[in-house]
Amino acid sequence: MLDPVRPRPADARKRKGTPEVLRYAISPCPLGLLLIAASEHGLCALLFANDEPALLEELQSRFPSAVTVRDQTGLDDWLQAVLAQLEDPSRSTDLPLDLRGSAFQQRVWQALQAIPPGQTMRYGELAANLGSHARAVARACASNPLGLLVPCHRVVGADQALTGYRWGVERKAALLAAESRQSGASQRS
DNA sequence: CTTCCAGCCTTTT
DNA sequence: AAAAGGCTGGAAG
Repeated sequence: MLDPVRPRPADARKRKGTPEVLRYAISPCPLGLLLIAASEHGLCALLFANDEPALLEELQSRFPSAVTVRDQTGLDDWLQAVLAQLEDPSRSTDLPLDLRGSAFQQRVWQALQAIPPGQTMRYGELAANLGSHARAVARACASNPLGLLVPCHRVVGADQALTGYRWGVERKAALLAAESRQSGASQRS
């Protein structure tokens, strides 16, 4: 590829000195388009969207001061792993994650990862476990950069209604449907 | 059923 | 420092 002349951001005034480079890859998936992004430490984003521009926009807005570089081949292994998990939720992916956020957010995200596939938990329940409030948990879920791997889609409203999802309630429903089908439990009410 | 508000965390001005 | 807002929840109108 042409090496794009990457103009030094004039606003490099934040001389924290570490203009971080994020590599990303994009692939179609049953839910539309999927993007994963990785830092040196591991996977730091997994987003859904319908268009590439939308994906990139969200990535950029989540990591405003990061330089994003497409690396389709370098991330192919991880990408395949994620896609495999999408098709078969029982297949747990053990990719290195690079989760950034406040202490509270990390606690919420870890709690989310403890929810087994096909099972749901209420915001209130989760909040009680963390000694916090439902609204705060919802806020943390909303800012979760790693869809699927941090299963914020397994959190539902008090009456188990799919109240909301950053990437669309449709996708939330689809993910849950796939998982419950997988668990073979024909859930009849 | 619709509206309102409380309580908690982040982000932005 | 202050205010607004978010994937809520529960009480009130």
